[in-house]
Amino acid sequence: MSEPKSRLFNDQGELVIPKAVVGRLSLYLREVQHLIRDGKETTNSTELGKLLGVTDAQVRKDLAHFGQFGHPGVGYRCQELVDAIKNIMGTNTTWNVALIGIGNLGRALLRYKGFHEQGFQIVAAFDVDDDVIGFKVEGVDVYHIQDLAEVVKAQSIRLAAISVPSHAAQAVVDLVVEVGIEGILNFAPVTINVPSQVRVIGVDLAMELEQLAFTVVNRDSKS
Amino acid sequence: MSEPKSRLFNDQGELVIPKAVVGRLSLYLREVQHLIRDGKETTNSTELGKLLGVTDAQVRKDLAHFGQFGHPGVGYRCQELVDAIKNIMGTNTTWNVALIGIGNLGRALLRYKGFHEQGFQIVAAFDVDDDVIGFKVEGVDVYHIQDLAEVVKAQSIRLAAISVPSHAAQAVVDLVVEVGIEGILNFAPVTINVPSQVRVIGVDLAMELEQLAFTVVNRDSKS
DNA sequence: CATCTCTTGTTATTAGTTTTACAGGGAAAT
DNA sequence: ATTTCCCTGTAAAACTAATAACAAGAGATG
Repeated sequence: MSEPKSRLFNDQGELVIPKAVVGRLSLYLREVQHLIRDGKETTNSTELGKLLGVTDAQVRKDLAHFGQFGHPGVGYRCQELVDAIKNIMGTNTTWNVALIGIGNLGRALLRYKGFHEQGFQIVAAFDVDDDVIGFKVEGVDVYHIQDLAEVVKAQSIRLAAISVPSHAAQAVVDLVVEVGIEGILNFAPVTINVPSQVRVIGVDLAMELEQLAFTVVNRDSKS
Repeated sequence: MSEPKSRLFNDQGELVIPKAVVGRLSLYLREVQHLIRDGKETTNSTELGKLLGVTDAQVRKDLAHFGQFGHPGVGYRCQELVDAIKNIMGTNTTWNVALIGIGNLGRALLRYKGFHEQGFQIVAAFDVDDDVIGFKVEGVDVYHIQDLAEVVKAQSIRLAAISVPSHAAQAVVDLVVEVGIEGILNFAPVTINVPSQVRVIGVDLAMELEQLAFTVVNRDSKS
């Protein structure tokens, strides 16, 4: 009388999807959405593999982690795949996002249309500069950061993107954590400290260029 | 009469630094630079480990990949470490970078000061919009993209950051490759195709948010 | 100078990831 | 209905990375 076997949960009821797979999930989603836009109804592991630059076996193994919806002899139905991945990623429903820091990058993020298409909506922006507070930027209200708690609650905001100067980052993060934000996308090029229940992803643009420089300098390396 | 053993090169004379290590190298660099700014002269694997969120053993193993400059009983001298990492990364000298696409994000990138501090300088910008061509944005000349070859050559540009709309990305990439650019930082949320000798790093901001959403939704997962 | 403490570099072990190989399900064709 | 072909899911093998454990180097201390 054992439980039905699941690829998704282990004995402790914890979701078990390898880190490496999660990183590729978004990539699969993006490519399959493009395929749909191009009018394709089904795809297969070989095609997806070529698009992502991984082997076909890798694709099958990755996708098998969250159920069996491949169709032998046919492949994967694109829409089915998109729905499944969105479910796993949690983007089958829209996330409200707060943006903190209306500098160059902050403004660019507000104007960026790509977020909405993937299920994210910047619903409020925050700063400490009186020149922007009270105005709308790209249709989004800009509040003083002291109003964060109130707005976050009223709008059910769970994620925050932080684009403030490095020296202000940790203080802002502390505030953001205090008001109950669950995930932070940090654009400041510093490591920030958060309690363990809060998730952080850092995007450091200079670091990306550095990685690029490395791969160029060591072009024929095995790394 | 065998060659002296090297941690850097294998039998074929290829540089062997594991992918995973390269990804952390930039992180080490960033943290050690912060330590120097805070007036510290030496650090050690335990301290670095805490700053990066990895074990001390991991730090030692990573750094050991590119020589032996740790000092037993003392640790690592910060400046020595920074110089060594910059050498490996290729950022001991400044890289000239071209920016293609002067939209929201492009402008934000032009204004971003962090690149220069890490050894990157955007020396020329390109677009197809007559409203910006011929002007300077943030002190950087904006050229028509048809002048790319000429400017790239004149300014010894080896890297390009691409912040054009998705639908234009591949065409721009083809052009950029044709004029001999060696590395591309792609901000368009599409996979681009390049010949094998050209290196690409993609930055997809919606995808980063997606990854964040996943970690929030599956907060207590093992992945 | 011997000893103690700190901290590295490295080896051995364990864990995680990718690749390879193939059995079998399902559609299409004859 | 049988055969053929395609394509998945998965087990096993190969590879890569992370962790743990420790011998030995270097400064500090008495």
